[in-house]
Amino acid sequence: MDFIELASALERLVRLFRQLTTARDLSLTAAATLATLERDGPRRLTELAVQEGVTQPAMTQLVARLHEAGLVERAADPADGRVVRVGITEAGSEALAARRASRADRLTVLLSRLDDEDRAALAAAVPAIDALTEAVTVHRTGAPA
Amino acid sequence: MDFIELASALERLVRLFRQLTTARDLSLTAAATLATLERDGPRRLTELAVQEGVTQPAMTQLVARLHEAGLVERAADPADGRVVRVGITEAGSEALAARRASRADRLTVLLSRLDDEDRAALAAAVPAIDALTEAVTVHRTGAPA
DNA sequence: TATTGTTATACTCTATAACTATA
DNA sequence: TATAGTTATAGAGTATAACAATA
Repeated sequence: MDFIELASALERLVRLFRQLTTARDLSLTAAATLATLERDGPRRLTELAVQEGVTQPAMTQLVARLHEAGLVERAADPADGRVVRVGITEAGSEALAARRASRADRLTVLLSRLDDEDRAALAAAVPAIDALTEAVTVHRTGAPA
Repeated sequence: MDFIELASALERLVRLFRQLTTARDLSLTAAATLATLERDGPRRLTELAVQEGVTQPAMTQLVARLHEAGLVERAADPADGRVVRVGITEAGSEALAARRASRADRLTVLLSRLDDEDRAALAAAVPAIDALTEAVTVHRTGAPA
């Protein structure tokens, strides 16, 4: 397989996707963090930083912004006074759902310009993309997501 | 097709790809701009801004940074004194090649963790990804890239 | 007047380093 | 001492608004 070809194709895809983002959207990391919290439940701040691949100060600040916006809640850990446990709120789940729907809409517009064969090829690649991103998460965190 | 599934798979891919980027790397827009200049030859600053989907001031500043780094050259247009024509330099092409190779390397490591079926599915999706990004570019610029 | 590009300014997101609080 | 998290500070990259130069 020509990895340079695949790498540039993926890179173009990433740029396209990034341009789907509008100014009011949640940032990529913000959305990914909310998605993690929704899928896996409350997590410590440090765990989130590792999971999302940002530094601890960056996660502190992201969580502060999300908290300010009412999308997450922060709770003390009764067993360890240093620990902050972060959980998604109802409003956070709603924001995530709205973002997903809106991005799916925009993606639908793009996909409508493709022929059936191309659409089928993209759909067929979804499990592989999942496996790829899963492989990285496992590698980084040392445990399945 | 389930567009929300595809949209989230692409979103995870975007985050994965962003994390492939190291601090010294060219930014995504910088790399895309250099790739455009290499593929299509010198272009006006405004054309580049439209092509890459950023504002004109953002492109002015990006080109300034790239120029500072010796990766592009700026030339006046003899026919129109307002116009700046931007071209890639030898050093720019080399930087682009190095980045491609390094990202392909990192991608190769990730792909090595997948099974043959997943790798084949990704390879099969490359033409569809090309078509998708092409469709967007054509739509935005009003002409084939 | 319209177009091309720049400058001024501000905001988001990120990083590293220094710090506080708890274990 | 080590760990969890915060605060301080700086830099990249983006946007909008106001501007200068040329057509």
